[in-house]
Amino acid sequence: MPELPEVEILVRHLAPLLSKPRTIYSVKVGRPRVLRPTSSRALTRVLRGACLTGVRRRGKYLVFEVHCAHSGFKKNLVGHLGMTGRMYLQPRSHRLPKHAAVVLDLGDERFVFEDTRYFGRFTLDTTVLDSLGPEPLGPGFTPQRFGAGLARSGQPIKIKLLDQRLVAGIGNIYASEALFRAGISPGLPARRLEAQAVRGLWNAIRQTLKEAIKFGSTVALNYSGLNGDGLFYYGRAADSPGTYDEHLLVYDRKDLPCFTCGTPIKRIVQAARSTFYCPHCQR
DNA sequence: AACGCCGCCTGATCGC
DNA sequence: TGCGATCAGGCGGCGT
Repeated sequence: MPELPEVEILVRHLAPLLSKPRTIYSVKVGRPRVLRPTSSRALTRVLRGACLTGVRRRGKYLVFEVHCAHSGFKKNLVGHLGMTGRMYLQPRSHRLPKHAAVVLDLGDERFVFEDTRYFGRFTLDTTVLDSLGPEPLGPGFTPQRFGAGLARSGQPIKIKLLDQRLVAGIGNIYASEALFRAGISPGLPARRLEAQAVRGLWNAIRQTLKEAIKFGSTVALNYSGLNGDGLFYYGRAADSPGTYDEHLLVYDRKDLPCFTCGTPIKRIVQAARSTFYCPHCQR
C-alpha cells in the first residue's frame, strides 16, 4: 500500500513526464466516486483543453498543477492512491485496465488513474490538504512540535502515527517500522513518551522514510522511461520487484525471528489494523 | 475535542 | 470443486 515513500517515488517518476505541458483533450471518468465532491461534469469542464504542467507530493497526496493558456487560470488537482491506486502514462494504443477510475486523453498518450478498490481520490477539492500535519522530511517537522502533538493524546502511539494531522504520510507499514527502530512499544499511550523517546521516534521516522525512498527509487528509475515499444512510461506497482518490502524489519514478519535479538515478531490488532513488533526490543 | 466505530471497495484466501 | 465468509486497510463521516 502506498505511503509517503511510494508516493514520492511516483511523483519523481511523473514530474519529468509533465515538464513539457501536456494538453488534455478529453476526460473519461470510470468511477465518479473517486472525484468526490467534484462532479464528473465539473472536472471535465476544468480539465478539457487545459494542460497538466507539474506534480508534487504532500503527505500521501499527489498535487497536480493544471494550467489553461487561454483564460490563464491555474488550479490544483489532488490525487490519492488509497490502497490500490496507480497513476501512469501509457500509449493510447494500450489496453485500459479493468478498474480505470479516471483517464485523461493527452493525444498519443493517456494519463491513467487505476484503482482496484476505488479508495483513492482524484479531485479539484484541495481542502483535504489543509488539515495535514507537517512533512516528516521537511523543516516544519521538529521534535518539539511532534512532542507537543503527542502530549495531547492518550491513544496508543502506533494509532497516533497514522493521524495525518500529527505528521503527514505515515501509513500502517512505516508506523510499525519506525516504532521498531525507535525501540518503542506500539501500545504505549502517546503522551507517555518521554522527551528522549520522542526524539528517538522523530529520528526513526525520518530514517525509515528516507531509506524507503532511497531503495525504492533506485528500482523505479530502472522501471521508467523508454522500453521496447518506444514509449512506455509506467507507474510502479506497489508490489513490483525490488520495492522496500525486502528491507522491512517487522512488518508482515509474524513469528519470524527479530533481526536484532531473534525473538519471534508479534502481530497484534490495533484499531482494526495489523501492528507488528518485537516484544523484546520494544518496551 | 478526542476518540471509537462503520462504510466504502475488490480480490485473495480460508473453511466447509 | 464450489461457494460463501473473512480479511486487508486509508480515510471520511458520524455519534458519543
